[in-house]
Amino acid sequence: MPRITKEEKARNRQNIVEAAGRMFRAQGIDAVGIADLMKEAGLTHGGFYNHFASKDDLAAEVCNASFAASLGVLRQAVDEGDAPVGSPLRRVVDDYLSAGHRDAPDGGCPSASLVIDAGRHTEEVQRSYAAGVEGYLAGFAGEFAREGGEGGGGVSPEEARERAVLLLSRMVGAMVLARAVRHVEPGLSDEILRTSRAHALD
Amino acid sequence: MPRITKEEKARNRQNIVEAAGRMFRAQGIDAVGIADLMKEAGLTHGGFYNHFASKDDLAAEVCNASFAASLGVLRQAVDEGDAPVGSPLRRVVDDYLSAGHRDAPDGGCPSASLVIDAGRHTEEVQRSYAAGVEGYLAGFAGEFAREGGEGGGGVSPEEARERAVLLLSRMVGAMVLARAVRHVEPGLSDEILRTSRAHALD
DNA sequence: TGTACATCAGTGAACGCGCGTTCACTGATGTAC
DNA sequence: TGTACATCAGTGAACGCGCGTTCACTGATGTAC
Repeated sequence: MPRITKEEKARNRQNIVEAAGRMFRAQGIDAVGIADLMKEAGLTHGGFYNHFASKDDLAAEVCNASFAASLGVLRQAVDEGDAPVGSPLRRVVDDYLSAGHRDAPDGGCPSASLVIDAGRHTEEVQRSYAAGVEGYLAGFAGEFAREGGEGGGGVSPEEARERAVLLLSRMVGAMVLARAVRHVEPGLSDEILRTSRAHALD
Repeated sequence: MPRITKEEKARNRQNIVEAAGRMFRAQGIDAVGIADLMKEAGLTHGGFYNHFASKDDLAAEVCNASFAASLGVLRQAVDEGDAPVGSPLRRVVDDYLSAGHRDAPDGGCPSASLVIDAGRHTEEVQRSYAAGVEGYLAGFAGEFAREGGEGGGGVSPEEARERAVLLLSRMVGAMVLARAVRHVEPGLSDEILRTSRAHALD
């Protein structure tokens, strides 16, 4: 059958990145084999190295792509003008700290699902992860600067940045803990999400 | 040379658990091989199964032991009467969110270092992890009930529990994020710790 | 536009490696008398 | 207390397996003329 079209190659490459994005977030980078991931992308494992220099190379790209996609979702939540109640940040928090997000890490925030994996891989992966975190922080800070804290009304750039850092680390902490205890203590898991949802923006 | 004294066997077993405790927290459970860990304990790999049924069996025990040790350190920080400034919880937060704790995960809080690993292993490991988390929460809640929030003065059990949940998830989130970006963005890593230290008890 | 050939993406077998786990063996300890 | 034997913790080779990576091969695509 091969060789195939340039466009088809590009599509295959994107399929690999997307499959890996879902699988890495759900199961962790190390738990997913090249063969698994190529199969999920509809290919056989041998062709992997026509697209990527190594698994870590893919991991770095997946990290970028996942953050980009996730930031897109976030911006969409912020801009959702049709939800009449609550500020944009309120909506982001409620989405983020929902049972749905907890139970579907494969499409969720890479800050939370890759937070441990990143540090245990190549510097390239770590840089990719850190850039994603900065992207999140910038997004949050911008929103704080616009809408301010609980009360409303804008806030200085320094305070906006500070609040962004707090918000991200609170949401990430609550999410990873909620996921860790989910199967054995669902009540505790829900409690963590509920309590953090109520106080993430304090 | 073998066979060996009962006491020596017990000591060997404890050495394995302690070595694994350090290595699992520093590198992750999957990154540490049985051979590595037995070597660190001063033994050869073959004897492992005289002590544990499987690696996951050890992981569950390590989880328990690490939490117990870590809770001991925490209680000590709480009871440290000779530090004149700051409430006990203040001291716990400052210790927890320090650069030292970030840079030495091997002796640190398992809530943070094993938070992702736990969910990816046996139910036994997860139960062990969740029990540790409950232990932390009970410790924090007790302290909140005694000393209250920022202002001082006790607080209802419900509110104490709520504050405990927030405190733990905030500290865990800040710590895992600070560790993830540490090597590539040390400034961001410090910022996360500093900011969270200042507002963990809000 | 048509032809001839080089390119190269996908395939699936194979490689080397390290892992968790098992095993036969050793010899000092524990125990029964 | 002393002796004879069973036990069993530690050793290191070995097993089976799955992993990341490499490779020879195929044949349709891309390209040079």
